Order: sequence, then C-alpha cells, then structure tokens
Amino acid sequence: MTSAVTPPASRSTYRHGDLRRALLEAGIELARQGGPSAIVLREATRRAGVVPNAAYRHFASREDLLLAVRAAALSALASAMETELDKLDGNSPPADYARASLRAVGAGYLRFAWLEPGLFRTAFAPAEGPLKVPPADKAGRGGLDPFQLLSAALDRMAAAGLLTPERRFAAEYLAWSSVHGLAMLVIEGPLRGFSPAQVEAVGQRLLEMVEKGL
Amino acid sequence: MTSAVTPPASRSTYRHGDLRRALLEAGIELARQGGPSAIVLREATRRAGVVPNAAYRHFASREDLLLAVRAAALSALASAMETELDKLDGNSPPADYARASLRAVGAGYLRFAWLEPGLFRTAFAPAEGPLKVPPADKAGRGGLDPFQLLSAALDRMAAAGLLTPERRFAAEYLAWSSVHGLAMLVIEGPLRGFSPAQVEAVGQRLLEMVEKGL
DNA sequence: GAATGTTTGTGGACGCTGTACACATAAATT
DNA sequence: AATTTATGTGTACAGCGTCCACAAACATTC
Repeated sequence: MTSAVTPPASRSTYRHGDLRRALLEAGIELARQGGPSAIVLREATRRAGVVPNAAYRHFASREDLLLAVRAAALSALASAMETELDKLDGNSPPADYARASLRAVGAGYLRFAWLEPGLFRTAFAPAEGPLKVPPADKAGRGGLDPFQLLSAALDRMAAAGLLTPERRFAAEYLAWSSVHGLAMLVIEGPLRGFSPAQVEAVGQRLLEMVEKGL
Repeated sequence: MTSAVTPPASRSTYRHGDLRRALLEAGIELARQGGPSAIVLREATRRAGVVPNAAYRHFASREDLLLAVRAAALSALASAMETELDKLDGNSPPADYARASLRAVGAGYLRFAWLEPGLFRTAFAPAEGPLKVPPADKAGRGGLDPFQLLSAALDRMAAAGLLTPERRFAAEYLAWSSVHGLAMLVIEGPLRGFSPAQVEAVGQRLLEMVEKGL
C-alpha cells in the first residue's frame, strides 16, 4: 500500500528556496488523502525532492509538521463555515438571521467534514502532550477560527432574545458536540456508508434538534 | 518514550497454551493506556513472552488484533451503559422510566469515555477499508451492543408517547452524535483539560438538550 | 573582494515497526 | 507407530522517525 505515485521532483539549485512551504503543502496533500496518520515525514521530503533530514531544518519533528497541517486544516474549516455564512441575507430580521447563522455554521462544519474528511480528521487529531495551540493560523478569511464563528452565532441568538443568558452560557460546547459527533460518526465511524442524501437529512435534523434543545 | 516496563514473561512449554487470549489481553492493556495507536504487535508478543511472528498464528495482521481489541472495548462500553441502566427504578411510571433510561444510556457512554479514554478511542478508531463488523463480541452482559441499548431506550420513549413515530425515526443518530461528540471533544479534543466537575456539568446539560430537542 | 560565520541540505546510521518465508516442535489423527 | 496439522522460532526485509557529522551556498564583515 505504498503510494507509488511519488514524483521525483528533482531540482538544480542546492537550496530549495521554500522548503518549509513545500513540506507543509505535501503534508496537507497527504492529510487530505489519508488523514493524520498519512502525514509521513519521509514521504513529504520525497515529494519536495529533498533528503529526509532536511525536514528537520524547518520542523522539529513529525509531530511539529502535523501541528502545522492541523492549523491549515482548521483554517480551511473556518473558511468553509464562512462560506455558508456568506450565503445568508444580511438584511433579514435579527432573530431570523441569528437562527440562520447558527445553522450555517453547523452546515459548514458538516459539509467540510464530508467533503474533506482527511483534513477534518487531521484538524481534530489527538495531539500528544499538552494542548498546543498553533500560532493562530487556524482562522479563516475573516480572522475568526471555527470556535469563534460558533460563538458569534450564539451571541447573535442571545442578542435576538432567542437564548436566555443562562442558556447562552457554555452553549458552544453543546452545539459543537452534536455537530462534531455526527461528523465523526459519518466520516470514520459506524455511519460511514450512509448515502449523501442520508447524511444531508440527518444533518438537517440534527441542526433542528440543537436549535430546539439549546 | 518506550514502555520500559515490559515483563519478560518466559515460559517452559513450547506451546503457550492460550496465546490468542494473551495477545488480546495485552492489546487491551496497551489500548487502555495509549489508545489505538499504542496497540503494537511486537509489544503484545513481548508481553506474552513469545516471538513476534507467533502472533500471526492467531491474528492475520496488526489490524486484525486491533479489531479484536475494538470488539472488547465496545463490549466494555455496553457494560458501562448497562451499569447505569441497572441503577434505575424499574417500578417508576413508564414515561419517567423511559426518560431516565435515555439519560442513563447517555451518562454511561460519557462516563466510560471519561474513565477509559484509551478503550473508548479504540472502540471508535477508524478502521481501514470497508466497515468490518467484528464477530458480535461487542455486546455487554445483557447481549445488547451500545447501539441497541440506545435504540431500546428510544423505543421506550416512543412507547410512552414521548416521541412521535416521526421523531422516533433515526433518532439514534441524533442522540448518539451529541454524546459521542462531547466524548471526543473532552478526551482528545479542545475540551481536554476541563475539570471533572466541568465535564459532568456539560454532560448533564447536553443530555437535557437532547431530551428536549429530539 | 576575500575571509568568516550561519543557514540549509546531504550521507550514513540506529532502533523501532509490521510482515514474509522457511524451519522446528509438539499435539492430533490415523 | 507413522503421519498430518497446529503452533512457535529464526532470519530477513523494507519503511519509519530521528541523531550525528559533514558539505554547500548564502550573509556578513573587514
């Protein structure tokens, strides 16, 4: 099961030029296709046309590269959520808009997990040791990371009077859990094998449940 | 980061006697301590006091051992859920009992994830290839696997009139997603580091949300 | 512009992993 | 007692992450 398709990627100059970026992009591509465990240092260097050890000039370890890819994956996730938010009509009544934005956030999350399971899994791959927060490259175009996008949506709900302060508190974790759980079950759990239509239907119902139950 | 504590475990007889079980138990212990990735064939054979290749007489591959450990983990999860169910008063009114059993199922799930994160992660580790359903050793004492326990609780809800047939349909996936998501976020995700009290509180609120939103 | 120092890539090595093949030994079957 | 079958051993290979010493190109300073 070796990826036979590994371009030689030779070069003429001794220096690579932008090896760090090349390794990161190779890592992203690997993660895209096979999830976090597919991020293998030697393969990334191979794709960059460089000897394995060269990676250590730019990443302290495989784990370090994993972390960089992870930040990129989180950023892509944030972008996917923003894409859904951008579809909304900003002129609708605040209450409608608040509800719609919470849905959009959830839908974007689910859509990303479905379309880019490898990256999604990488974004939430269990990192060893203490919770390392990457540089903050995990934000999307708007500068907000996925968690902040969710928080903002919930704030709008609260502002519109759809959520009492009491129920607003820590609501992030409830909404997030539901959507995250469905994503995991669908892409690598027992719900794998669901047709796109089924996934879409369950996703819709889940978002309804969250809205109603929060 | 090598587990220095590896008992030699020598033996006198040429035959081991019950190598399959020994390997499985070693695998379970490894998974307990380090999750699915900690299940390494060679270490399991070392603990069983046998040469690496001996494992192949009982498991086709590392993946195959992983699958067996996984079935054991699912079974333990089912047992944890049953333990919570057993605490309930079977003589309470059906509606109360139905509600309580749904909560018990969720609480057992969360408790197991919290107490045995390594096994929990193994139970839902992404298996390569097509969805392989292990022998069915994944059930608990009562013979039901986790999913079936959840289904039964939802059936009681429906029977008690707490869930219309429409909303009963596929409700498993909604409830499961929520609880599973919280478990994942807490044990290996961004909610790691929450205190037990915080986890307990969020868990309670999540179960309320599900009950209300289903 | 030549000497020096600092980054960045190379070469070789080590121990770890999963796994394939041929072989040895003990138990089961004839 | 002879033979077949099940189970454990020995040797070997390729791939992985990572360490160390070395080489090449760039940056800096005189």
